Amino acid sequence: MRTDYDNKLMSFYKVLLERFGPQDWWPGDGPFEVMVGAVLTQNTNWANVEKAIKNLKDADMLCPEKIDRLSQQELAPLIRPAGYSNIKSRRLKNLVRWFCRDYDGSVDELAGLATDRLREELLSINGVGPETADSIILYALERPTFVVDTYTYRILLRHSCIDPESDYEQTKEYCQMNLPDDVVLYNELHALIVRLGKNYCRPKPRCSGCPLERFEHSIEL
DNA sequence: GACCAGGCACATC
DNA sequence: GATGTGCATGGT
Repeated sequence: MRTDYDNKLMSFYKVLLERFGPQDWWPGDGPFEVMVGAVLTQNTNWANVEKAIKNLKDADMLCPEKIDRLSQQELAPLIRPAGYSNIKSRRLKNLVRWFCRDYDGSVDELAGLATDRLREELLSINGVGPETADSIILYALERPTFVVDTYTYRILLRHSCIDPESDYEQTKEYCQMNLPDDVVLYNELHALIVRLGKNYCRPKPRCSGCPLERFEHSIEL
């Protein structure tokens, strides 16, 4: 069992934790809400997702069986603030259908599944890609799988940790190779990266004051 | 008004 | 297989 993780990614983690403190993710309440949020936040600001989740709660619809019974046409207006409501209502229903039909809408029923198998099943659902699947596995089911998002990719690229042609799986592999296999660490680091990204890692970088500035080298921003 | 957000599937070449 | 495009609301 390795314990000697002393590398750039661990340094990032320490610096970010020092700067921003624990992020206490996932924001929200319970595994099913995490699953819903994971779909709704696709390419979408979290503040908008919260509005959509509030709509679901106010309508007393935030449970697997109820969403499974709603038509896509009924679900779409409830999640409208999160954007792409026609697409996301379909995606959310696909995920919930799988969860209800195959696992009785119960997180406990997923416990017997090996993580690799679980990930395969999630990825087989139309509308669930690698980031959504990994978010569900890490934040809803609390299993150690690293979540790569746009910010992670940008940050690792700008710090020369990965190649520009690295895809999702390769980037994830880089992270997992350089970190201990630890749910709490994966949880916190991904959340910290998002926290950093929101302020300092836009497509057109405005990096002044970035806590990772001193690690910059070799890539022109 | 332009830019951006915690992606993904699908069409087209 | 890689590249481009549609999907949509709301904040800065």
